[in-house]
Amino acid sequence: MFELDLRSRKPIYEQLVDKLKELIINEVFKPDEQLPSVRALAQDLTINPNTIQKAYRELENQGFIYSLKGKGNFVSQNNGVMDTQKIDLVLNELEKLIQEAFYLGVKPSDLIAVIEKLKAPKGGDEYYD
Amino acid sequence: MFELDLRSRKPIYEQLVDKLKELIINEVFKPDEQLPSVRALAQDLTINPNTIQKAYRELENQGFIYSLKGKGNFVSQNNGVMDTQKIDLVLNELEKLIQEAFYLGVKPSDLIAVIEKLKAPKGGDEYYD
DNA sequence: CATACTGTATTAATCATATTAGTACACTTG
DNA sequence: CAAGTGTACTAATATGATTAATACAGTATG
Repeated sequence: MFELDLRSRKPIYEQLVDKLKELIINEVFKPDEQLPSVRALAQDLTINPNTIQKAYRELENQGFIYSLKGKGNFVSQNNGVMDTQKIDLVLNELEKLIQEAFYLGVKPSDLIAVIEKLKAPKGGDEYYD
Repeated sequence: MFELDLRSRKPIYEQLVDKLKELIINEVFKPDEQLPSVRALAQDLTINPNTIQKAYRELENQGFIYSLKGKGNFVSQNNGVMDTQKIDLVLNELEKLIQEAFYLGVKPSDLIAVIEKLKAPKGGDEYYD
């Protein structure tokens, strides 16, 4: 399904959270789609089921998935409600990175180009190549 | 000088790296300015000198500071040379955050506004381009 | 109802890392 | 020389991540 860096200083469960979040945001996993079971994914990635569960729990806390006992873990609906608290956190991180980019010599127009490139993937499958 | 969250899951030395990097980028610490000595900062923050040194070494590896034995640690000149490898890393992180922002309902125009806001240097007597 | 899936919880052991503590050495400055 | 600086090293401790094993509860299906 994807790769993990077991040697990384970044904990496995955090890598899992990041990757799964990315897949959800990019709608590789669609709303209400079932994620791999804790045990199945653990076997697939050759890591402990507890580590998978820890990642799933974190994703649930962050609102990206919901879980039903006995059924499985599923991708949350993106309900359109603005979570201002979370937005503030993301914008704060964003500001730091933008400043660092400026420091490295990236120009504002370059960043705006990035934004344009990633703008709202509303339509169907959009993979240019 | 600044505050650390000793309870945070984020290591102290990483918090230090982030904060110092921020101060350097925003030119609170100017090029060739001397940073607090390892021992002085350790005493100031009530943490171990080794932890400070670890942060300083990391900042040196990232090119933000340079150190002279017996003299001290100093802010690097921003030499204007494009470190494309580092830029790619930052842009990659940036893309993830931008996508997450979109997912949370932030509009492209909002992000562009953030860029415009940060475009101007903090120092004061600088000029725009 | 039995079986086999699912999520969840708990405990313990192990491993890796961060942090502290103490000491030592080399260099610079006055 | 004395007092400041960075740097290196070892050891002990603390914290967190990961694994392991087990158990329990809910769901689906034949």
